[in-house]
This record gives sequence, C-alpha cells and structure tokens, in this order.
Amino acid sequence: MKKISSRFSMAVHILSLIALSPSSSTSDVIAGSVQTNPVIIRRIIGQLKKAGLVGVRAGVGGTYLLKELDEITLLDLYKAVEVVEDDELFNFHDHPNPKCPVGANIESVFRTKMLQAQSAMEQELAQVTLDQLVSELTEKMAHK
Amino acid sequence: MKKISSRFSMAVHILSLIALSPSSSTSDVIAGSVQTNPVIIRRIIGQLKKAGLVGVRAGVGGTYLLKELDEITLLDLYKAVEVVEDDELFNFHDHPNPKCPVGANIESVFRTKMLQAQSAMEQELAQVTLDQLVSELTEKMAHK
DNA sequence: TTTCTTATAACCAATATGGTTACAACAAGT
DNA sequence: ACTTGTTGTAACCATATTGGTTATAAGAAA
Repeated sequence: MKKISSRFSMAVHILSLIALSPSSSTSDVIAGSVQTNPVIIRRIIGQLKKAGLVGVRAGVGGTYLLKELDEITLLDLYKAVEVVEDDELFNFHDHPNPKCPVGANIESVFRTKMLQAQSAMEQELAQVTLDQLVSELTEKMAHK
Repeated sequence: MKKISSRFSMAVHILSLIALSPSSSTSDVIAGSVQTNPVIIRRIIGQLKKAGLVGVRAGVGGTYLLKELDEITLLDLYKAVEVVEDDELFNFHDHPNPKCPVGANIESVFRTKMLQAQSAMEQELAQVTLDQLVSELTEKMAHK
C-alpha cells in the first residue's frame, strides 16, 4: 500500500453531506458531489450501516444518521470502512528464521513499537468528532 | 492498501542484523535470517544506501552503517523504504465536485486532520532509535 | 403498475507487492 | 590473468487491492 484507501475520505465526505442536507441523501445525489459512481457510494454506505452509524430507507431512498454528530469520530469511520486489515496498519514479513536469534525475536519487538505508533495515530482520529469537522466545514463554506 | 509494506519490517530486521554482526552482512546471509530472496534484501539495502544510512562494499560484499545506532530512528527507515507515496499516508478521492459547497471544501478540512494524525504516528517512530530497539532485542535474545 | 431507489453480483483495468531468474560489473585472492 | 563471491539491475510473474462499471433483483411509495 502506498496510501490508505480513499474509501475513508469518501466516507467523511458522504457523512458530511448527510449531516448538512439529510433531505438529499440518495446515492445518486451524493455521487454527484463526490464525483464517482453511485455504486461506490452505496458500498461505502453499506459499510457504515454495518457499523451501526447510519440507516438506509430501502425502496424510498436516502440515508440517515443513527448517532448524534458529536458521538461519531473519525476513528469510527476509519474502522467502519476497513481500510486496514486485522486492525494492524504495519505488515510484518512472514516467517523470519527462528534459528537466528534476531529472526526469532525481531517480530515481537517490532510489533510492540508499531502498535504504539498506530495507536498514536488512531487517538488523533478519535479526538475529532463529525460535529467538529462539519463545523469547520461550514465555517470554510461561509468564508467564501 | 490494507497494510504498510513489509519492506519496512524487513529494513528493521536487516539493520538489526548489521548492527549485531557486521562481519556477516552479505545479502545472502541476511536473506537467510529474513527468509526471503537475496534480491529483495539488496533492493532494500539499495534504498537504505540512497538514504545515506549504510554503505556497501562493492565486489567484496557486506554492508556497514554510516551513522551511529543512536542517530538512526525508525522514522528514518520508514522514510527510506518509501512505503508511503508523497509522504501522505491518507489518500483523498480526486476531484470532488467544486460546485457543491461540501465538495469544494472537504479536501482542505480532511487533509488538515489527516496530517495531524499522520504526524502523531511519525513522531512515535522518530522517538525510537535503532540503539534502543537493538537493546530490547538483545535483552529478549538473552532472556531465552 | 410504474418509478425511483437500494443491494449485490460479476466483471475490468491499473497498480503494488513480494518473489524469481539472469546477467553484467566489481574487487579480492591465487 | 583468472577464478570466486558479491552487488546492482533488469525483466518477468502471480497475487491482491483499488476504484470503477454494467446489470439485475427487490423494496416502497405514488
């Protein structure tokens, strides 16, 4: 991976739209703002639904929040869209040589350090609520 | 990307080996501990060399450190192996609709937050020197 | 019943990844 | 000089992820 999937940024974009104009929240309208295919939007909304963040009006169309804006953090979205496998951001090469003292012990040392680094990042994401983010967004929109 | 490439973990493994037994530091021996192809090792060492962290004895074989162990951090290795593109961990979907107020402003808000999160992670990596890591490693090796 | 919508399957092209084989160039020892 | 062990690359390859597309079944309202 060169980068964490844009599913995450799209999820943030999507939820911002839903928060600001819940009336026009069909995958088609949202796709118009994100500028991608409606199916992509539905797939992401499907993941947000699975995570219990939103509900979808089947048949009639549209998505609504299941939590307050200040109860949803960027970390919630990050986890919901599953951009990282097994909750481990850093990959570790498989089966280093157990007969080599370094090979036998490097994994646990490495993993410990990486979990710390990853956790520092996730804590930052956890500190930003959608409430805050949408506020900053509307601020910028007004400032135009 | 589901995970950050194992090139990073291999780089840490490789430098630990070089630090602990500089005498046996050919790509073949290292590949034996990492349990991969020597070419993979050489490619990574090539990146470490480009970053000015190590030197290579052409022809005769072997790699040596160009800096002290306490002058090399995990962040140095992370940057050296280029596991992330353009120094931006988080991807952002391209060209959201500029005619939509949200589409026009979401990118700058998102990017700001992501740079903060990414920076928190990198700071953690910057705080770990190879010196520390190798110490922990030898500790574990002795504790056998 | 018609219409708009969601959910999902089945593809696809582009790219990253880790691996492999092959070969030129280099430096030492003999 | 020649042989040997090594590095540096190029050229491939299989696999997986990504973002996208088309097509279709099914739900809910007018």
